[in-house]
Parts: sequence; structure tokens; C-alpha cells
Amino acid sequence: MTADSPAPRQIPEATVARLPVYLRALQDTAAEHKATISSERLAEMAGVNAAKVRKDLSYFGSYGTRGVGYDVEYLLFHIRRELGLTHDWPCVIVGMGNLGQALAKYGGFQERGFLIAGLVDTDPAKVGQKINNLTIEHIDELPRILVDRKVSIGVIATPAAAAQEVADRMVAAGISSILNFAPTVIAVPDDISVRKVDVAVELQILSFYNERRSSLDAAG
Amino acid sequence: MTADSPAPRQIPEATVARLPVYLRALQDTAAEHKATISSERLAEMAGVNAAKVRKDLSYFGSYGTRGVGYDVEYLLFHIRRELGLTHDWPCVIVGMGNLGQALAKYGGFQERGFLIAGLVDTDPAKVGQKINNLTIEHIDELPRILVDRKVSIGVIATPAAAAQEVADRMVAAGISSILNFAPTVIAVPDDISVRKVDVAVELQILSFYNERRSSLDAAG
DNA sequence: CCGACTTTGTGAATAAGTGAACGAACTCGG
DNA sequence: CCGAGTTCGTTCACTTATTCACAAAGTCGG
Repeated sequence: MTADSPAPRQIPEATVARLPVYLRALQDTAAEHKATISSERLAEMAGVNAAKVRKDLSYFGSYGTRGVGYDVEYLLFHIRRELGLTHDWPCVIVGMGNLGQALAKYGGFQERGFLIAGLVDTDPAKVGQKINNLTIEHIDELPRILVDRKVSIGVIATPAAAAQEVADRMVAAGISSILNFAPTVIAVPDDISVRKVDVAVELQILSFYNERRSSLDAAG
Repeated sequence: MTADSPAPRQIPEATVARLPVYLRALQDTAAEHKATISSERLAEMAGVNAAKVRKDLSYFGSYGTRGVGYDVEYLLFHIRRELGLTHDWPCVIVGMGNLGQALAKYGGFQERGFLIAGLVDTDPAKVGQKINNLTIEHIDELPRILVDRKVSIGVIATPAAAAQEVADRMVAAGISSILNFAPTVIAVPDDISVRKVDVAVELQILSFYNERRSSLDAAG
């Protein structure tokens, strides 16, 4: 058992979701050649409360110095380590429509350690085409691609109708995480992490608050 | 004052964020010509707990029938109304790089009532180009575009460095909601709604859990 | 009309997340 | 070395969100 580990270290989900934001803020700070940063300033850059920053960081240990703040480089190192960004993560993108192509062309992934290791589609017309030095392969190759290229993150950029089947094939091939851009909820086993990005959902949430505001204005 | 309104009707944020997911599930259900749906089934489709579905829906009134479930069309109507989807929402996209272009070409917006009413960039080389019948305009035109075309939602698809300035200009021009794709946190007045979509952040969150899993496997 | 069954709506318990507040630990000028 | 000032780490009260559990309200076959 792992009963008497050094510390419990169960990190709250909300904290995990903020780490990448802190990371970005710290990178900007490092770029300005500042050696230390206060929780106050980091909070401002990340758009959150200072106490929250301190609490979030404290889950990983005491990396700050009272009266001084946090050493930027030291903190960068630890957050990168916690996020598993000390090595590259090969990804495969399934679905080479508008979105899939845009993702494949977008340089921001590689920069941040997410190496696009494969592009996949079902359409025979697309298979064989090249995007950024990568050749689009048929989805039947998925198992081989995952194993050979040590891919652990799968990106679904297909239409909604195809998403579940793609997810199933990814799971069968041994993926461990999925980023789902298809506008539908996919079901996967408990031990697979899934995150969803859905632009229409975000717009509809904005629409809700917009609508509320308008009717309040009208009533008030 | 609005002290004695019919009901409090302060909808929890978490509930609002789920409404679009229910909406999508209900649309699929309607497409299968099913007249009613149980909270159980809707929960399954939306990937949540059935009690949560019922509580979420109950904030808007009692739209279900015990022993039967929810009338699909009736519920669709009410959710659409709550989300403000009874009319179109003109949007403007600022930043015509890879992502901005992909968004402009993507048909999913229009389908869902988010009409792309303007495309904007700073680059003189891009201004004047056409994408899907829309001509890219210069960002200085933003105030005119917003007013003339009744735009209330602004989409930021610029690099991080430009995002805050674009947000400021949108706010100055009277935008009420912003969807931010730039990988940075933007500051806006309290009465402006902002949502953020950041692919790299999502990947880093997946990376965190992947890393955890690996080290647990190694240790266990 | 009745009794078995289904499914909602909601009160109450639990869990998760937030933020104010403050003691502890550090720096720095003199 | 000391006292003033800064900033972290953490406790505690509070808010928000989730889930359970069950009475109430409906259906349906006979």
C-alpha cells in the first residue's frame, strides 16, 4: 500500500486547472527578467485572488519566502514538473476538417511540448495529403501510430456523429487522455482523462448572460 | 427596487454551463422523434447525474411530468428561451490568423444562431481579403461595426500580446461579451462577460493527470 | 376505481471551493 | 541587533455545488 507516503497530496481539480495559467504568467514574468514575484502580482496576472494563489502553490510544498515572494525560476521549475512538462507529449489528431487542419498548422502546441505525432482521417481523399511535413494516415493505423510513437494524448476533431467511435478506437488502442472538440459528450472508461472544448457551448453561455442583462435592463 | 419579483431565479453558474449540453442532447433526442425523455436518460446523454439534471431544470420551473418524464419539444423551447437562442447573435471575430480563419469558415456557428457579422484584423495585407462572403476590415472600424450590425459578442483570436488591447477596444466600443481564444488572461469591467478557450491549457491539464498516473504506476 | 409502477421535484446531508484574516518568517535601514 | 515593513502559509467561516433519498404526482392495465 501507499498508506504512509510523505504527504496526502491530493490536488483539487480547481487548482490543477489554474496551474497552466500560473505557468503562463510566470513565463511572462521570467521574460521580463524579474527574479521574484509576489502572490499578489501573480494573482493579478492570472485573474484570481492572492490567497488562492498561495493556497494552490502550498499543495506542492513551500516554495515561497516570506517577505520576498516566490523565486520565478524555481517556481517555474516546480510547476512544470507537476504538470509533467519536463518531457514532450506526443499527440495524435483525428479528423482533418477545418478544425483539425487549423490545429495541425497551429504552432502553439509544439512550443509548449505537445508534439503532433500523427494526423488521421477516414476520408481516402485526405489520406496521403501532407500538412506541415506530416502525412495524413488512415484511422485503421491508429493502434500502430499510438504504440510506435508513444502517443498518450488523442485529439478528436471530427463531427459529433463520429466522435464516440473515434473515442472507442482510441481507448481500444490504449490512449490515456482525450481532448474532445466534437460537440458531443463521449463516454470512456474511468481511468481515461477527458477534456472538452466546445465553442458553441461557450457562446451559448455568453448568450445566456447577455439575454439576462437585456431583460433586466428592459425591466429596470 | 426589484424586491418582490415573482421568484429569486438566481441560476447557479454551474447550471448555466450545463444548459447547452442538455440542449444538444435534446436536439439529438428530437431528431429521433422521441416525444419525451426521462432525467435518467438525459443525464446519461449529458454525462452527468440524474438528480443534477432535475435540479438544474427545476430552477426554471416544473417542466416535467412525474411518471412520464420531460416533453422534449417543450423543454427544448424553454431551454432555448432561457439561453436567449430565440434570436440570432451577431458576432465579430478579431484576428484573422490560423484560428480566426478556421472559426470564420466553420459552419457550426451560424447553425446555432451565432451569426458572424464581421471579421477584423490589423494587418493591412489581410484587410480587404474575403472569407466566406465577408470582407476583412481594419480594427479601427470596430466601433462602427459593433453599432451598425448590433454586435454584442466579440471573439478574440489574436496572439496573446494583442489580446488586452483588443479587449479594451471592444469594451470601449460597447461590447457586452467576449470569447477569448488568446492564451492570456484579459481584464475587463465587471459588467462584461468573458469566457476563455485555451487549447494549450487543456492539454497541460491532461498532461498533469497523465504524469500522475505514470508515477503511480511506477510506484505501485 | 385501484394497486403496481415510474419518474419528478426538492429537502437535507455532504463535498468542494473561496476568501478574509492573521501569526510566522523573512528583509532592510539604521 | 532592533523595529518597521513585507509577504507567505494556513486556519476558519462561508458560499457554491453535488448527491442521496423519498414523498408527491403522475401512468397504465385490468
